[in-house]
Amino acid sequence: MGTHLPRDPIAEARRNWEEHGWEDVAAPMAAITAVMRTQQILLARIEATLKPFGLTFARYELLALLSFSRKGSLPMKKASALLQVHPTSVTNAVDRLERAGLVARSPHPTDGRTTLIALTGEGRSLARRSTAALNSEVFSDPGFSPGDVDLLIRILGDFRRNAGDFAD
Amino acid sequence: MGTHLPRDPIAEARRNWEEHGWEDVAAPMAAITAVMRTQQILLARIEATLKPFGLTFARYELLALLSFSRKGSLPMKKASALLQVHPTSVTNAVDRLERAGLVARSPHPTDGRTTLIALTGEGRSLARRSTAALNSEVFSDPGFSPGDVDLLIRILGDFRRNAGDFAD
DNA sequence: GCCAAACCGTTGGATGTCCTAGTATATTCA
DNA sequence: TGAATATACTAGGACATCCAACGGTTTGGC
Repeated sequence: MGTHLPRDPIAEARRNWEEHGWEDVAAPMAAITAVMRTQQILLARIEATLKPFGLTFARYELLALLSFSRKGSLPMKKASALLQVHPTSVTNAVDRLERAGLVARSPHPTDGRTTLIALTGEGRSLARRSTAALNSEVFSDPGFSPGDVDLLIRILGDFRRNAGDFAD
Repeated sequence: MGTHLPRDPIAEARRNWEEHGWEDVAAPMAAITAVMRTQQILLARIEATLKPFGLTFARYELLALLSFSRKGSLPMKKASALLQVHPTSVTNAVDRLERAGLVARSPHPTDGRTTLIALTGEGRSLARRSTAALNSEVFSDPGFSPGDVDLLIRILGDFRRNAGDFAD
């Protein structure tokens, strides 16, 4: 898949849009398509780094979230909200992490509907080691200049707030 | 899933990183996570717009690519390279599009290994209508200011070039 | 107090992505 | 020319996401 192209396919798409009389939306189309492609590249790097640990990004995110939680455990629903994924995706991730002995489910003490998930000792250890790997192999050299990192955080933060992700 | 949070979960993650002594990679981590989440939001909008046409984004991209090709047909391999996805993903998309009568496969006239894909009349019509829908429902109001759109194109373009997507 | 409505997590199904391996065809080079 | 290598597509499997629907629990209004 590591196909190098002579020219930027997104710039080509933008030209196509302009030639068809859609100049007014050509630039946003290009920006949105670029976000898609960038996500794909970053995800591939992250997954490659996590592979030796037997983790995927989805599972790593859950592990990391749990490792930062005060009480050491979270309701499924809370994890779903914080990770911004569908509840069934959390069920799926927890199933696999539990089978691997990295997290454990337990009933909520007062609410019979709720299931709590908590890290096991092994899960906490793996969270620490895989985070160290991501820090040194991906985040330390993200492919954006420091100035661009700040711009991205600002631009995408505005976008997410506007999309209703959070209030602030 | 449309859960609104009181605070920005990515900003929280950044704080967690900083508290754990990873200040040097906290900002890039936040930027990369923001790209992930932004892609997720944009993809959801696009899929919602395409749903009435019976299309997914993956299939739409292939339809659009074919509609802009000079000869009206492309080898599978070429489509895979231009869309930057794995060849098996193209096979998957073509299978479904072909079953829906939107594209047709044909053997390459001189290279027996190659399969060409071309739009049917119905496929061309659907490409036109679904593009119009995306233009008016998504790209016309992308959630980025015009200035930010230009910044994104520049920043992500640099990133993709650096990642080896294209030469230029 | 009780029943309807809301809520939580899970199951099953559809779709997409990637990887590995297999088959068929082209190309290269000794 | 014939064998080794490279290329193109496809089949099968693992994993992720979402949606729709179901069963159990809690809550709220009468």
